[in-house]
Amino acid sequence: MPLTDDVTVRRRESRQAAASALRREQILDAAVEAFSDKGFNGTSIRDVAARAHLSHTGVLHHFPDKTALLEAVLDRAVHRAGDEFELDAGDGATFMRGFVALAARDASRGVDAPETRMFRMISAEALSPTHPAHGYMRRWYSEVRGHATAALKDLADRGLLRIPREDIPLAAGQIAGLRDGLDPQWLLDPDSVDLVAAVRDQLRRYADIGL
Amino acid sequence: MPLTDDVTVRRRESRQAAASALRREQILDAAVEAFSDKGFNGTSIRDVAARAHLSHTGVLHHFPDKTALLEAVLDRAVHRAGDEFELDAGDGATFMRGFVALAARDASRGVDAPETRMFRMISAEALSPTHPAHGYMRRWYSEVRGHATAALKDLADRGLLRIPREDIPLAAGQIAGLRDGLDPQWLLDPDSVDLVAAVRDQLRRYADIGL
DNA sequence: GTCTATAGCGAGATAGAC
DNA sequence: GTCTATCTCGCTATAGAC
Repeated sequence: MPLTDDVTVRRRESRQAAASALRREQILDAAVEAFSDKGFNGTSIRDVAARAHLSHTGVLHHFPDKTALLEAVLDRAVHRAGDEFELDAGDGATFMRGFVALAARDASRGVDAPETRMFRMISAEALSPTHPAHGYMRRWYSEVRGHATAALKDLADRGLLRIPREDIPLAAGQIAGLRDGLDPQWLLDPDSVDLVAAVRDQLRRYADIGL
Repeated sequence: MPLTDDVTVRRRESRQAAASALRREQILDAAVEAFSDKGFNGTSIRDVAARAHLSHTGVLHHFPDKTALLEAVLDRAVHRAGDEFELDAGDGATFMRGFVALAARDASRGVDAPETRMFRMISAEALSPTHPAHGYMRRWYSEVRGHATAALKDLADRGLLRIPREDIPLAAGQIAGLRDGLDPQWLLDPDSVDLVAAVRDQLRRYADIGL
């Protein structure tokens, strides 16, 4: 009889894998916090490590380098939002309501929640072609415009669009930039802008649905 | 008779002062370029120095530290824009036309002009309360909202406002964020968004003036 | 899986020569 | 006004012990 049978080994391995996954999540949480404060350029691996209560080499054990950490952070954020709000259904009313719900979620979290700030920081830094998230952000904006375009076309087909059909590309860009425009003001001075009201008001101008 | 009389001294001093002012401008140009590429956090004084063709201590001779350099860059940019476009006249139509003209200037400069990118970078970084431009940006957004509010009220008084008067604060925030929303998309992919058309289209929805 | 130690580099800023 | 030299610090990343 062996000292450790197969079942025991497998149990231990899965327990370790779970612990490792948890650690990864903790590191990602810490990274979001750090990125939200100083951006990607301004954040050091050591800073992330300190927030996650381990050494910087501990972080590098889970993520090979700083760029991999950034990619994991962005992937997690986008997948979470995609799961929570159906912005890609193609249904116009669902898109509009999802967009408002997204703003409402952020507003209820408050200005100190790191996710919103992080996204603002990274998306600005990523304008530089040399930034590791440059391609990511290009794709992301294009995707959002695509979803908005599909939603507006769907509304046009149902006779609910308040703007000329040929203005749909223009409107898609405006919608894709709505959060970018309002978030900075809201983050700097929450009382200066009613995030949800401003988003809803703008979307109402495009579509004749009870928002 | 002295070796150097007063007039000679004064001439030399003013020549040196002019040369020094020119050098400062060159350094500021280099700084705008560098900040537009890597932001404030990601830019080193040595990088700015290399672009201006002098050593990093040469830069520090003209600006005591990195923060002073940032402040000088922002001051120059804001004063230049203020001189060129009358957004603070209080006259609604002038504000609206100036806002479109500003977008048109940026569009005509193209995506490779550093000014627009720089402003996007810095304004995002400055969301962090510890960023040296944090207070600056807070004031700036507040100022833009103030100008927009005054403009919209003026239009309301003239019977040219297309939205309810009580929605003016909402609209002021939307207008102040208009460029923030559109610039990133335009910078990442110039063909994806018609900057001027999108700005004009949005402003037309607020005011019944021939834009 | 996490650590200490260290390599190797680049940063901001100062001192002092010319 | 610009330079070289230097101080001091913090960074990314690797090697190797436990």
